[in-house]
Amino acid sequence: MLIGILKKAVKEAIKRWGKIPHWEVFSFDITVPPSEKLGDYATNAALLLAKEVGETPQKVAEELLPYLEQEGIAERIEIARGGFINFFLKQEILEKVIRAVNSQGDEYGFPNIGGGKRVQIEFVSANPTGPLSVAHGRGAVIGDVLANLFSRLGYEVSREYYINDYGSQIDAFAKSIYARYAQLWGKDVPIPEDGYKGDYVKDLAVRIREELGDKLLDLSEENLRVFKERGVELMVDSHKRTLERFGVKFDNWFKESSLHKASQVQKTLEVLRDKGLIFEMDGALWFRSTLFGDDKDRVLVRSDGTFTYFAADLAYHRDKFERGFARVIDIWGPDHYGYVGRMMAGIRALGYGEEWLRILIFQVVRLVREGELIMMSKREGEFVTLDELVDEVGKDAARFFYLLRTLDSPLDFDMTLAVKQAPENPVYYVQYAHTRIHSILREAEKRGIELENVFSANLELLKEEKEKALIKKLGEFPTLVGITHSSLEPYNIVRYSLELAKIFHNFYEMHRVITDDEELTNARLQLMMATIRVLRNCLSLLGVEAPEKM
RNA sequence: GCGCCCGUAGCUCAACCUGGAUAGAGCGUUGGCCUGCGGAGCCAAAGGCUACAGGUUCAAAUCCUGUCGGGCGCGCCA
Repeated sequence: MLIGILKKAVKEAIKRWGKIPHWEVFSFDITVPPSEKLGDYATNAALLLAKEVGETPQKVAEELLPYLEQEGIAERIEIARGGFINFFLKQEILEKVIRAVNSQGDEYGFPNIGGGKRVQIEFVSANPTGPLSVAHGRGAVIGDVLANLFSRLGYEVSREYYINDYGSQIDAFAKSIYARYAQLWGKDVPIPEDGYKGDYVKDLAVRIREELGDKLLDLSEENLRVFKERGVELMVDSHKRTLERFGVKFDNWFKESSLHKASQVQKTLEVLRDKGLIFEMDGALWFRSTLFGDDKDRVLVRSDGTFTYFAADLAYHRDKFERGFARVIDIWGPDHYGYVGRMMAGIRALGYGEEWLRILIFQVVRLVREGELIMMSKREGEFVTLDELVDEVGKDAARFFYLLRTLDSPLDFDMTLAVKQAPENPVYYVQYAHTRIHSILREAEKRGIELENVFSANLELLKEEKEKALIKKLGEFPTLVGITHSSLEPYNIVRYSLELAKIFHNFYEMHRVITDDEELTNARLQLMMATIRVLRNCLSLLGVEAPEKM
């Protein structure tokens, strides 16, 4: 909010300075100076304007200065070496932040920029042939937090999960369950070469035996279909349960098979054929994706007449478009990296415009315990599931830790640290800040202070450096929201919450809130109310609890 | 071989897209801080030729080229 105010002021000053006609579209930065001695905020506007008008930055800054001063937001404005302009904000501007937070409450920082526009976020979308892994967990949190954010910003958000319940891997899955099922009846049926060997397949077989007895013993087409459908259903149910424990709920579970049933894959093929983008080669049907930026053309129909996964995925995205989503975000794991090019080519070919779809790829997750990497091999059936991770570290720590790195960065998930009740554990650090503030408010009420009354306190009394730092940080929350909205990096929220917690703890150690000075106490309580508000807004975006006691 | 990504403090990472001030955090290390709102906390210090070499620029961790080192992709798999 402070940065917004400054941006507006600088823009206004540039306008009245009058040397560039396109002042309205001219863009510059508001930054935090390297040292707080230099100022509260700074702008590089003069450096950039210097280039435009062919003057030195210093000279431009000097010319701009009187106009900036007229804006009346700073008690002091300084021109630094090199042409940076530094602002020392007026106290009354800082006070505005606290008032805004306390009056807007959980709306603070969330303007309605979505205006009800429909956005779909598709994530996790794990194959229904095995339990969710820790990698799926990363995608789950990223998608869920982005969905939270977009929905707070006034978008109508739909969280969608795509179920790959079609194709050869599902057939292998069904046969694997059948093998386990037959084994339960003492038959020696081996699991197929490309089958699934994990113990969970046995559990599925047991479950199906309970439901249907021995009716499925001969491997007919019809019986295999039962294993397929029931197996997928049970698997999807278990995914659903795991995700709910993890705080993630989907609005729509979309089956790939529904596209095939409704001939949507065939229809999509026809759409591309009408555009002249389909050709035949080696007995297969190809999509000329190279015309749209892909590095090679792609097969849509194999020479045996079956559709590729890609063909179905094109139909899926066509379906998303026809459902009327203004914007779609797909969140994929690192193994799909090579898939982005062809998907985007498909989107362009279908004429949806590349702004419409955004594909986010996150990097691998590795688990670390006691400083040692936990090796996981899917083939051996030895891997830690998302369920086990949540069992071990809890929902809050799991969600928070998943967001400790940018999407681009591989994540080493430190399970030992995640459960540690110690200051070096970042999630406890942030939650503890919340608890501490809550404890202060509790203490105030115990002493008979009406918290409703502190809103009329005189905020001019908040003159300490730590108080100012805290207020500035609170004022940056809307900026953070804006940055996350455009960068699609939920990591930013985690980092901000850590910074805010740090500044609060810092303040807490230096100053008491509740003192004999009634006016000062009230002013500081008002600051605490604002801080706890913003902290809660952060944690609610992250889907992490804000405990009152720990 | 072709293509893409990465190389920043002892460790794990930000900042790179959109070039700007003294390259930031956390952990770890060292040294301090509890008679009052929760010490699950705070403060301070040390620690960097941003892999290397060129180039562009008034200005490069950031943009360009090359070298070295690491990872990934290059199926009519999903």
